[in-house]
Amino acid sequence: MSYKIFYDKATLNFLIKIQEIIAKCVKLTPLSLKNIENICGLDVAYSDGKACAASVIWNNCKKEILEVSTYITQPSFPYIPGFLFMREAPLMIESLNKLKNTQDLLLVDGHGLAHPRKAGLAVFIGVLMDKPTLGVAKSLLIGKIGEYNGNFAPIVINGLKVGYVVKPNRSKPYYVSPGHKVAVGDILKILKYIGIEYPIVLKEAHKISKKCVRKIEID
DNA sequence: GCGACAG
DNA sequence: ATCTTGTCGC
Repeated sequence: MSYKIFYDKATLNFLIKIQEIIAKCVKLTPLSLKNIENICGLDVAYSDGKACAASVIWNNCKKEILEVSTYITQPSFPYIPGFLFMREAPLMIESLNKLKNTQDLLLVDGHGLAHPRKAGLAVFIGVLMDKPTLGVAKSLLIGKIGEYNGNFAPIVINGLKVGYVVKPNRSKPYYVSPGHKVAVGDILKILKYIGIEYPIVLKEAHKISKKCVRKIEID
C-alpha cells in the first residue's frame, strides 16, 4: 500500500488550514525559570513497519530521570517535510498521556515556530497539551541564520526572529524555537539554565524509543 | 522551471 | 527516520 494518496492536493490544503488555525492558538508568554523542574523529552523511532514514541521526564533539580513512557503503533502517515505533525504528534500525545508525573516543560524533537506556517510539530504538541513547549531540531527546515553571539545565533524568517541555533563548544549545532507558552526572548535564559548541550532528556528519549521499537511487538 | 525539504 | 563496520580522536 502506497502513501501516495496523502499527497492529494485537497488533503494537503486541508492540513495547511489546520496548521494555520493551530498557529493562531500559540501563546508566546514568558516562562519563569522557577517553574521549570520536570522537563519532558519526546522522540519517535521507526523500525520494520512500527513506530514508537517515548516520553522521558527529567528532574532538573535532582538531575535524574523520574519517569519513562512509550507508545507503539503502526505509522499511519508518511514523512512529508512541513507535515511531520501528522506522523508523530498523535504518537507523542498517547505517550504523554501515560505519564503520571507532571511536566513543566516539553522538549519536542522537531521545530516549533521555525516552520513555513509557524506550526511545527512542537507547536501542535504544545497547543494540544496546553503546556510550555520548545521545539528542538537537528537541522533547519526554513529560515536564515543571523550572526552568532557566543554560542547562539538567531533563526530569522521574513525578518522575524523565531528561535535560535545553538552551537555547543564541542558538538554539532541544533535549532530551538517556541512550541507554546514560551517567549522567543526566554529561550536563551532557559538554555543557560538547563544547559546549552543537546538536552540529555532528548538523547534518552531517542535511545528508549529506538530500543523499544526494535524489541516489542504491537498488541 | 529548479532545488530544498524537521523526522 | 532507517539500512550498517570500522575507525579517527579525545
